[in-house]
Order: sequence, then C-alpha cells, then structure tokens
Amino acid sequence: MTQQDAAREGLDRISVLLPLPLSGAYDYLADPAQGLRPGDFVRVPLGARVAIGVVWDPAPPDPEAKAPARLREALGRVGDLVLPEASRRLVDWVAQYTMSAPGAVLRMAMSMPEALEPPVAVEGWTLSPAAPNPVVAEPGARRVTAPRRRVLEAMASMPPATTAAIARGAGVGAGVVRAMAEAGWLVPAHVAPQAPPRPDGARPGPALSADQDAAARELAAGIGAGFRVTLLDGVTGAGKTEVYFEAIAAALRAGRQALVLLPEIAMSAQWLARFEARFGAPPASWHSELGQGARQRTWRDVASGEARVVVGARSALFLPYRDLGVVVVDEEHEQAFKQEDGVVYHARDMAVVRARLGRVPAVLVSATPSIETVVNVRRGRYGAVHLPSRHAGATLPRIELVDLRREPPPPRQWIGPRLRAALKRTLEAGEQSMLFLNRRGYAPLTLCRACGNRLQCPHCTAWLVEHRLSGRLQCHHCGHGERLPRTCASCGAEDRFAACGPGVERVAEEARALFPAARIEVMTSDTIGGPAAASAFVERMIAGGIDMLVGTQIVAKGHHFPGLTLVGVVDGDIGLSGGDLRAGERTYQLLHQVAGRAGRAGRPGHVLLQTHAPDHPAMRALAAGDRDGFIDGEIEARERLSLPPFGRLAALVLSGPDPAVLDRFCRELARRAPRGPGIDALGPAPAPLAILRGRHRRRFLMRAPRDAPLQDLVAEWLVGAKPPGGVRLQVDIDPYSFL
DNA sequence: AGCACGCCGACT
DNA sequence: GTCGGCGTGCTC
Repeated sequence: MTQQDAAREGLDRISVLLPLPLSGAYDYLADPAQGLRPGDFVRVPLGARVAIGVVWDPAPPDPEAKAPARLREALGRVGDLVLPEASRRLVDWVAQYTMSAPGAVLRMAMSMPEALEPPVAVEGWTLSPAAPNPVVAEPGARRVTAPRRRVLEAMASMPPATTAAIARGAGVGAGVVRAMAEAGWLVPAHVAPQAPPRPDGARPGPALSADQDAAARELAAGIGAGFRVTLLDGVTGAGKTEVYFEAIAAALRAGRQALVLLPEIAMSAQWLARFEARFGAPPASWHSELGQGARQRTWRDVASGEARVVVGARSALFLPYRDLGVVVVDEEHEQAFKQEDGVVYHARDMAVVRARLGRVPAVLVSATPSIETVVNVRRGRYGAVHLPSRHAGATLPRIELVDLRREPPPPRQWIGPRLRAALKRTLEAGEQSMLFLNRRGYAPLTLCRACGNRLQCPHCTAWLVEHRLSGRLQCHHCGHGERLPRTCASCGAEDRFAACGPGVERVAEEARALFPAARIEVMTSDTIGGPAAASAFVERMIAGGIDMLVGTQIVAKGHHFPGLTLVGVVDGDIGLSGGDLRAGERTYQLLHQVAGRAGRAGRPGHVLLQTHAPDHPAMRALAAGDRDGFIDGEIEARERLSLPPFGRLAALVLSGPDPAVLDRFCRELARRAPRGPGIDALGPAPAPLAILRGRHRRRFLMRAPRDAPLQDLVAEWLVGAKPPGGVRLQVDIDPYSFL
C-alpha cells in the first residue's frame, strides 16, 4: 500500500454528478465525518477549478473505476438543501430516455450556487427612537413634511424593510426615505426574508356545475392515492381550469405541493388572476424571463417546501420539489411542450414520468387531446374524465367552411366576400371580431419584379419575412434582420420589390381599408411587449376598446373575450403542407382553439374558416364538430403506417459548416444504419431547413416497432462513429417537428 | 461548460 | 525571434 493510499484509508468513495455534459457521475473521496448523503450539493475539484455537483446515488461497482489513489477529495457540502430522490431519478430517467448526458439534464435541475446558501440578510431600515412622533408632530412642523409624515406613520406598523419597500408602502419616492435615513430618523436593520405567499387550499371554491363537481371530486380523490394519469377532457369554456384547481386544493390541504405546466407562461396573466381569485395568493411562477434573484428565491422556496404551487413552462419539471402532490399539464396537446434544443424532451411525457417517480397523480388537460394521450386512454393506461358541455349555458360556435377555390377574394386580397360581409355585420352590431392568420409580419416572401430574385436569409434556407411595422426583413429561424433594401442585389433594379402573400400586418392593412372607421389592432409576439403590455392589451380588448383583432396563434391561447362573436380564419391551410405526421392533428387543434374564442358569454359565436382544402379531414371535422371522428381517423392512419404511438421514431440531425465533410460522415452513418424486422432508417436527407444559422443540416429518421429498445438501437448505430471536426450530432427521440 | 495544451500570423 | 488566434480534448 502506498503512502497515499494509507492517507486515504477511512475515506468513502462517493459519486458526484456535475452539471456539465460529461458522460456520467465522477467518483470522489469524502470523509465519512462530513456525513454526505445522496442529494447533497458538494464542492469538488475538477481539473484546475472547483465545481459544484450533487452527491449521486451509489452506482454499481464499475470494474474500470479509478483506483482510490487516483481519486480526488470532495471539498465539502454547499448549503443546507438537497436535490430530492424523485428529482434525481427524473434526471437519470430523462438522460437515459433522451440519450443526453446526465449532467446536461442535472443542469436544468440546478440553480446558481447562490441559491444553495441561505439568503444573506438584506440591509434595510427601521424607525429610530429619535424620530419625531407623527401623531404628536404637527403637520408642517420643522422638517416633518407630508411625505415624511406618511413614512413615519407607515413604519410605525411595519417590520424593518428595504428603502424601496418603505417608499412603496408609504407611497413616496425613495429619495424621501434616504433623506430621512440621513437625518437619523431611520436606523439600519436587517430585513427578515419574507416567506412566499401561501395559496390556501381550504378557501371555498366557486360553485361548480354537476359535471364539474363530479370531475373535480374524482381528481381530488386521486391526491395521495399514488400514481395515476387522468385526461381531463372538455371543450373550451367547459370550466376545466376550475376542475383541476380542486385537485390542487386537495393537494394543498394534504400539505403537499402542486405543479402546473402551461405551454406559454408569458401569456398567462388571466390564468394567474383566476388562480389568485381561487386560492387567495399567487403561485410561484417559473419561466425563462425570471430575473436572477427571483429565480434563486423560487428554487429555494420549492426545495424548502415553502412554495406550495408552481406554475411554469417545461423546465419547472426539474425543480427540487420537496413533497410534490400532483402534476397538471394544461393544454397537454401543445407542441410548445417539446423542448427542441439542448436536452430534447417532451415536457408532457416527462411530467408523467415525474408523477410516476413521485407516486403522485398527473392530470393532462385539453379540449383537443393529443393522439398519444387518447391512445393511452383507450389502452386503459390513463383514466379520463369528461366535461361535456360549456359552462353557464354558452353555446359552441358554428364553424362554417369557406372554399377559397369557389369564393376567392379579389386579387391581392385575402378576406373573401363572405368573411367581409360577416365582419361588416359584426361591426354594425357593435360586437367584436377576430381575424386569425398564423403568420407574423407583412408578407412571407419578397421578390424582385424585374428579375424574380427572392430575398433569402444569408444564414438559413428560408425566405426573409417583411415586417412593415419595423421596416425590416427578418428571418424567423435565426436572429437575422436587415433593412428592406431599395435596390435588388441581383439585378440592380430600384424599387421593384413585390410582397407576396399575406402576414397579419397585411391582413390588418386590408381590414383597415375595408373598414376605415373600425378600431383594428394587431397582436403577435412582435407587437406585444412583456407580460404587462400583453395583459394591458387583453384588458383593452375585454373592455371593448378594440373592434377587430388581427393576430397569430398568440390570440388563441387561453383568453376570454366576452364581446367576441366572430372569428375569421384567413388561411386555415397554413401548417397542412410539409411532411409532418402531425400536421393534420395540429391544424385541427389550433383552429379548434381559435374557434373557441368566439361567443363565450351567452352570445352565439360564428366562425368562418377560409380554406383551399375543405375536404381535408381536419376541416371536415371542424365544420361538423366531429372531434372524435377526426381522432378515430388519425389513429387509424397512424396504426396503419406504424407511426407513433404505434411505432417509434428517432431522428438524428447532423449539422456542420462544411457540406462536403457533413455528407461524408452521413454516408458513413447510412452504411451502418440499423436494419431488422420493422426497423429501418431513412436518410440522410437534407433537413427541411437545409441550412440554419450558417450550418448545413442532414437528417436521418429511424423507425422501430413500439416494443423495440429504441435508445439501444440508436446507441448501437452510433457506437464508434466519431463526428469529424465541426459536425454536431443531435439525437431526437420521439421527434415532433420534422424540421 | 471551462480551461488547458497546441500549432500558425503580426508585432516589440 | 515572441504574443496570441481559437481548434481539439480532458476533467473522478
């Protein structure tokens, strides 16, 4: 035994997962006296630096593991919180399933190091005994001005607080507070960290319809009863939110936490208002725009169990819930749940996994459930509760198809005669209408009339989209933007550019020309600013300050516009083209949701759906209100073609700056592609976006039977295939986007 | 992800 | 002759 080994006797070997894209956990030595346990955060040496990782659960002995003499020593625990068992299992599970490095997944479950330490005391102020008594001091007496008096009064019944909080509480400027501190009326004091607001599950809920009540009871009964997935299925306006709020209430009453995943957290102002009305306090929200401070606080509060309800986008799944009682996925069919870069995962599916690992129920909520979920219900793996009717007697809108081949709009216009007449009637009746077109900007394509040159993104295989509001051309796939040129770079012709096709801005222009007196506004992700501006916009619409709203899918998500009675879908066919296996399903879901905006407050709604493909199953189903028939047809087609969920898919996307190098590697992969019964690989094919951000892209699509070990097959395929310099390989298990 | 080591252009 | 560009490669 070497001297070094002797010095290491009595040290434990521990496994530490670092939030880095390494192949697995690393082993370190630790003094048993430190009492490190799985889930603890530790500081460890890594190369020349120090990194923070998580003590991972002991791995089975690895014959190739480093000898203890070569291991380095862990430096000690960080903070007082742990990454709970269920979170650790989720990290392992997601890494295995998505074929990502466990550390890359762990990164999503960790916050910055600062979040691990108890918050440092914040400096603030408290009232000095030397301060004048506001009750005794006469108004106008020396230096006790009215604002100062308000501060003195407010602080009499206030714990120590920060300058900003005092100023806000007293309704004065921060300068007043600072001046008073300088005068010695306020003395420095530590501000106690304030506990997050506590939504109250014991508060009485709203009156529910009989159907809602039955559904709510069923979901609430599942709290504490172990893992089970339930589809909460009901048309727009049936009151699904109130129903799953009761499941959350039950979890809160049981002293447990709840997680709600929403596809678009930025547009959730109305949801938050309803939540607060029901539970008396806002939930913790988790999304990408969260500031650093709020991020750390929320992460801590979730780990300590003080945050009772979290509402968030996909990544909220990976928060360190201390005692999660229920997981809700609202709008479960939404594609936004599929994370497409970094670790590629589907948050709805991983939410189900999280629920299973935590032995808690999951509730999937939708008016237009995904095929995958419906099949799971039919196979008996998921339960389902249905809300059959619209709440409060509102009726479903009438959806009328307009065949654009028979009733075309005038040249260079997109609002057909029937839609124009309906808009006119609605306007005259003093009601609101909405024009929906899922295409941002003014025109999707700009070409030179002199030479036919089409303006393309220099970095992507995509047309530049004219945004007339900003006077720019933009690529919707990378960040590229440029001023709209006057001269054609190809032929030198001046001012010969022509806009081809409509975007929302152009439809709004057309509507303004048709109805000059109407108040018309455009709502897209470009025109709404932050969440505050978005909710102001929504408020203006609700208050009747807008006659006609022209928007992209952002207007379709979760807004109640009581005065809206007409929805015009300008072009329902966007999204139907392209080889995407879910194109029909997605079009159905999106248009159904848009249609559901019309007529919700007792007034009948009317939807005019302009299409070139009125015979498409999605269009027929929308017009007939035959959702289940549409789903049956989709399921039948998927089953026939062995497509998901009846078969499995994995996509390989290879990208690199040099197409020759890329293609050589792709040919090598093609040679080694797996073959077998029901197993094949298509490709390489140029990805539909053949060039993205200056990188050439190729794609393989592998198909395998439902019970095949998909990840093993992919791993086998890639074993020994080293991507050459500059080539990146991304594996996408269960691909959604076919781009 | 960092931070090393490692081979080719413009400077004191 | 060096300082430094960022291209591969390793970190228990």
